[in-house]
Amino acid sequence: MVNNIFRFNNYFYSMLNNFVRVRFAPSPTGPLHLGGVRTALYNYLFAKKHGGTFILRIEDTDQKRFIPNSESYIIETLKWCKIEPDEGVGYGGDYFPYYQSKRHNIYHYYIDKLLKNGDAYYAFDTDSDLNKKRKEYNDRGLTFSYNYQNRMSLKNSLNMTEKELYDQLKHSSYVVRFKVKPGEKFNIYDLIHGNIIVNTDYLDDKILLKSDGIATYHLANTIDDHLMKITHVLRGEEWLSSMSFHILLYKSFGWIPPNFAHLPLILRKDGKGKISKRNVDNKISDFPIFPIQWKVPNTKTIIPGYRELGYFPEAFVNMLAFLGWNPGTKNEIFSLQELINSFSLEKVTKSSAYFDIKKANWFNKKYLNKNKEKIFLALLKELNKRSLKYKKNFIWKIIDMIIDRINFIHEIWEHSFYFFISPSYYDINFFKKICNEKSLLQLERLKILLTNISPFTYKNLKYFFFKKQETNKNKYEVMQLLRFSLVGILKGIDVFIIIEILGKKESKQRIDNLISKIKEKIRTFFLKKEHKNIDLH
RNA sequence: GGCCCAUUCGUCUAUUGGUUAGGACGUCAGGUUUUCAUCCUGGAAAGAGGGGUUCGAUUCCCCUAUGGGCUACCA
Repeated sequence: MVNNIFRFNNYFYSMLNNFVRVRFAPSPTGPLHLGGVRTALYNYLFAKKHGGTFILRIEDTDQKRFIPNSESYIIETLKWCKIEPDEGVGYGGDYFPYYQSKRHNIYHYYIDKLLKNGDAYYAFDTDSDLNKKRKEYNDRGLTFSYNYQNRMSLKNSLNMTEKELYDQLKHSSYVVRFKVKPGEKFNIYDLIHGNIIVNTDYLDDKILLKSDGIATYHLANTIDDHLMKITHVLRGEEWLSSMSFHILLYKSFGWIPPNFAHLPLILRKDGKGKISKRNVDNKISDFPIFPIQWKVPNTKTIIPGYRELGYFPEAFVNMLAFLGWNPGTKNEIFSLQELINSFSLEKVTKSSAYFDIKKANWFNKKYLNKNKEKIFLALLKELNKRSLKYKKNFIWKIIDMIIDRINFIHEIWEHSFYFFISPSYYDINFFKKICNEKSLLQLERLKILLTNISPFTYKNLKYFFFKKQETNKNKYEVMQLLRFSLVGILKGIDVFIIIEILGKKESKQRIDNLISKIKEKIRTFFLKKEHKNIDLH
C-alpha cells in the first residue's frame, strides 16, 4: 500500500494565507556558479510573486571544504543580479543565527530527541572499518550500504549493552545515524516532478551527526527549514534522491514537511555531467560559469565572470530565468518585475538543460538600448585615455549610429574609433592587394575629386561619386579604396557619412597616409628584390 | 552495479488525446546596405526505439535505449 499522506501538506494552506518563505542556502565552498545563481533567482521570483520572504542561509557544516570569501562572493552576486534577500546572512531577521555553524546546540537538542525515540543510534565504526567493508562488497560485485540489512553486524549502539555503550561513548569518537525502518512504501510529492514512490528498503542509515560533533547537511537543513518556517524548498535536482530521507526526518520529529520543488540541472556541453565550480579550473566548460569574477585563493588567478565579460545583470538574469522555465509567451525579453509577475513553478521544465552562450549574447544585445548611458561613459573613457575632446552631442550621434553593430559595451571603440582617430592599422590582406601603381593612381584621383566637391555634404558627395563619375567602371574598387583609407578595414557604416563627418581636410589626409604607406611598401619590396639579385651573383 | 529523475528541431522551449507540431537562438538563402553589421523576407531542421490503451497518441501505461543525479563522517 502506498501512503499518500505527504501529498497534501501545507502547500495550499501557505498559498491561501499568502505566507511564503523560501531560502537560498549555499555552502561557502567557493564561488557560486550559473546553476546556483539560477536556484537563487527562482527562489527570489517565487517569493516576490507571492509576496513572501527570501532568506539567505549559509550552510557551513563542512569545515574542511570552507573557502574564504565565498560568502562575500555570494552576497555580491545577488546584489549585482538585484535579487537581494529580505532576511538572513547580511540582512538580519528573527530566525537567527543564519549560519549553521552557529546552531550547534540546536542540532544537539534535536538529535537527542531522535536518539531517545529510537529513530537514531550511535555508531563507532572507523573509516578503515567501513572502507574494508566497502572493498569486501566491491570484490563480490556488490555495493556496501550501511542499512537495515547489516547494521546489526556493525559497531553501533543497536547491538550493545548499556554498559558497552557507556564505555564506548566515553573512550571513542562516534557518529549518530538515522535508523531507517525497512519495508515501508510511501509517496512523496514534488511540485515539479509530481509523485515519486519511495521504498525504504533502498535507503541507508545516513549520518546525522559527524564525529567532530557537527551536524550533516541533512540534519541541519531539515531542522533549520522547520525552525525558520520555510514553506517551499526550491533546490537543485541533485537533492531529489535525498528528499525521501528528509521527509522521513520530518516525520520522526513530528513536523509537517515543507513543499519541495527540485529544479532541473544545467549540464555541460560536452555531456559529462552537471556544471560545477571546478569546471573552470579544468577548462572543461566552453562557456563562463561564474556570475562575477572569482579570485582563486593563494594564487594570482582571477577568473572573470559574466559581469567582467560585459554582460548586463538584467540580461544575465533574463537569460538564466529562461533556462529551465518558460512563460509560454512569444516574447522572451522580460524585466525582473515581469519575471516576478509571470513566474510559476508549474512552468519550470523537468529536464536538464545545456547552456548556449550564443543565446546569452543575443539577450545582452537586446539590453544595449536600455544601457545607452553606460555606452556613452565607456566611449568617453576611451576618448579621455587618448586625451581627445568631443562635444556630448557628437558622441551621442556616433553611438546612435554604431549601437546596432555591437553586442557588448566594450566593443564600442573598435566600431567607432575611425570617427575620432586616423587608422593606425591596415587590414593586411587587403593592403597586400592594393600595393600597386594602379591603386596609387586611383587614390590620387580620389583626392582631387574630394578637393573639387563643394559643399562637402552627404548628398553632394553621393551625387559626385555616383552621377558624375558614372563613366568610371571601377566604382566598386574606388569605393573600397576610399573606405580602406578612412577606416583601415573594409567594415563600418556608410562611407559617405564617414567622409561628411570627418570633413574634407581629414579625409584627404587619411588618403595621403595610405598613399605613403603603399609607396613605402613598394620601395622596400624592390629593395629586397635587388638584394636577392645581388645574392644570386 | 543499485535506487531515482529525465527524453519535442544543433540549443532553449510551446503543446497537458485530434495542430500543416508553434516560437526564440543559431544556421542557410534572398532583399536592403555599392563594404561589413543591423534590419526585412524566406528555407532547412524535432516527438529516442518498440509494444500497448484509444476511433485517434508527442501527450496516458509498459519495456528497451540514451542522458543525468544519488550511492561520503561533501553540500
